[in-house]
Amino acid sequence: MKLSDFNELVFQFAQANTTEDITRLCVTHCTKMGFDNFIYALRVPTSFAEARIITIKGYPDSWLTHYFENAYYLDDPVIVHCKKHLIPIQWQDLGPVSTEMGERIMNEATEFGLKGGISMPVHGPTGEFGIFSMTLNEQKKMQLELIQQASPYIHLFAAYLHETVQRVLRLDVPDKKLLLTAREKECLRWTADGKTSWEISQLLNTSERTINFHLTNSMSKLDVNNRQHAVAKAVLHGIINPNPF
Amino acid sequence: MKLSDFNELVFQFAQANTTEDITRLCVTHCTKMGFDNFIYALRVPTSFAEARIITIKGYPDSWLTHYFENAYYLDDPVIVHCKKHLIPIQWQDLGPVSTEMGERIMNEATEFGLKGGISMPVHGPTGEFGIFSMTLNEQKKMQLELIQQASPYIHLFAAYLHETVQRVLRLDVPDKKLLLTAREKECLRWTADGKTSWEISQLLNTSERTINFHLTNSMSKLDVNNRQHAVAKAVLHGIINPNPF
DNA sequence: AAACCACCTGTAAGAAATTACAGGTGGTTT
DNA sequence: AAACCACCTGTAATTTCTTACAGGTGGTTT
Repeated sequence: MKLSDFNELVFQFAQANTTEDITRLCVTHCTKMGFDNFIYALRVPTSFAEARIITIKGYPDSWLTHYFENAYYLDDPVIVHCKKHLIPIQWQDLGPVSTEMGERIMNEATEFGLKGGISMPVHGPTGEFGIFSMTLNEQKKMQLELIQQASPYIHLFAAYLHETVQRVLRLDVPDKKLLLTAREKECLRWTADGKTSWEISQLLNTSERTINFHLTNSMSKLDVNNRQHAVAKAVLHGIINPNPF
Repeated sequence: MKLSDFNELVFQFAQANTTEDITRLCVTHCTKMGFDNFIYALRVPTSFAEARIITIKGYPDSWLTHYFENAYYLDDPVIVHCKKHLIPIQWQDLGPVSTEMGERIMNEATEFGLKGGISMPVHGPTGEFGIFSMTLNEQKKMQLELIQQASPYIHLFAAYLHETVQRVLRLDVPDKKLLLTAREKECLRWTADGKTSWEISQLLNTSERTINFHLTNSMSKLDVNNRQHAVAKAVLHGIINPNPF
């Protein structure tokens, strides 16, 4: 990839202001790279019980329907890889898939016209998890070379795609209701480390009552009923981070 | 960057088996790109009170000492950017830095011989957070072009660097003591969502006693004393994820 | 057959968290 | 001067969690 192509890519994403703009960019670039279909699926956690799923797609609907109806995402070997890594996986490199179900999923994908592809994981700062995949709908000569070539490219493409999705859907705008004071965050951090109110009071040189006061206020601002939920929500929203930075 | 260069990069990182190997690779590639110094700082959270900091560096010790002694990481505008984004920041683009302290840090960096640079954030699946920076120790002609050229490259370099650090330091090997049963994880996930034992018992169609049993076992396996800590530790270790995948 | 494991259940005492009452200080903004 | 905010403190009733006691079932591995 030439520097001018990269600059062009960055520029094009910077211009996009709607999901339609983004989809159009994906189609163009996928086609240019020689791929037939693509999908970007992004999981934005809102709580531990559920997450918002956002998709940008140019993908066979028949396969997607089949995929979600059968909850294939639970065993998909591509997802297994993406959950653990930062680098793309070429489908042919999945090798002997460890689980029976995983094997079946990849075989069925082939039947639905996905004859090969490459998938790139995207991990955001506060638990956002995305996968960008580009696929081929028939066996081609030079298929492996084509996928190989896409490998460095998909790194860059997925990063700017993700940033653009964040911006366009305003996922990066922090909720004003979630503004905690320094003391409240401090108490929450120690709570997340298993400290009791009394223990935190000793650490912060104040009374147990005051710690309960700050934690009660935190729970009220976070709109939760107990400390477990407060800790989980604060982590998901990036309100508390592991020290030191 | 040519495809052959990319393949060479991947190959070289695949060969690295020690931190010395990794450092050597960084030196080589930085020099080739025209930069004078580099540093990779990785935060691996072990709890919310503290994290393990791993560095791979070819950087002025005088600046690092000064930096950490004054806890500059708390206000560093580069860190502020990297905490929120997936794409690199060219130091000259930091623009009018919002805080007085941030301004001061960047000015002092210049005095210590860091006259420009580019930094790439790395976000791992379970809260690992790294920054890879390459810097110049004097004003050069063509400096901006040099940094521009590094932009696509540093994306790829940082990803493979991070994967290699994970492998070499065995950060990717899950702790055997942290293997929870399906039921234990299910209870933990609902706990993280603020449900009480009684509420979870209704959701899972079992007795409150059983929920307490599973949560007690979870806490014992995670080596923690209460539910807040269990939730936080499970999240940091990727033991529980937001549904659906 | 024995050992093991995931899963399940009950009772009870004590510790911690939750909610509600009521109140005060020092600093900044309007 | 008044309003506001972050921070702080006390008492008390109620709920929830934590720990400890003791026990049973069904399926898989050794």
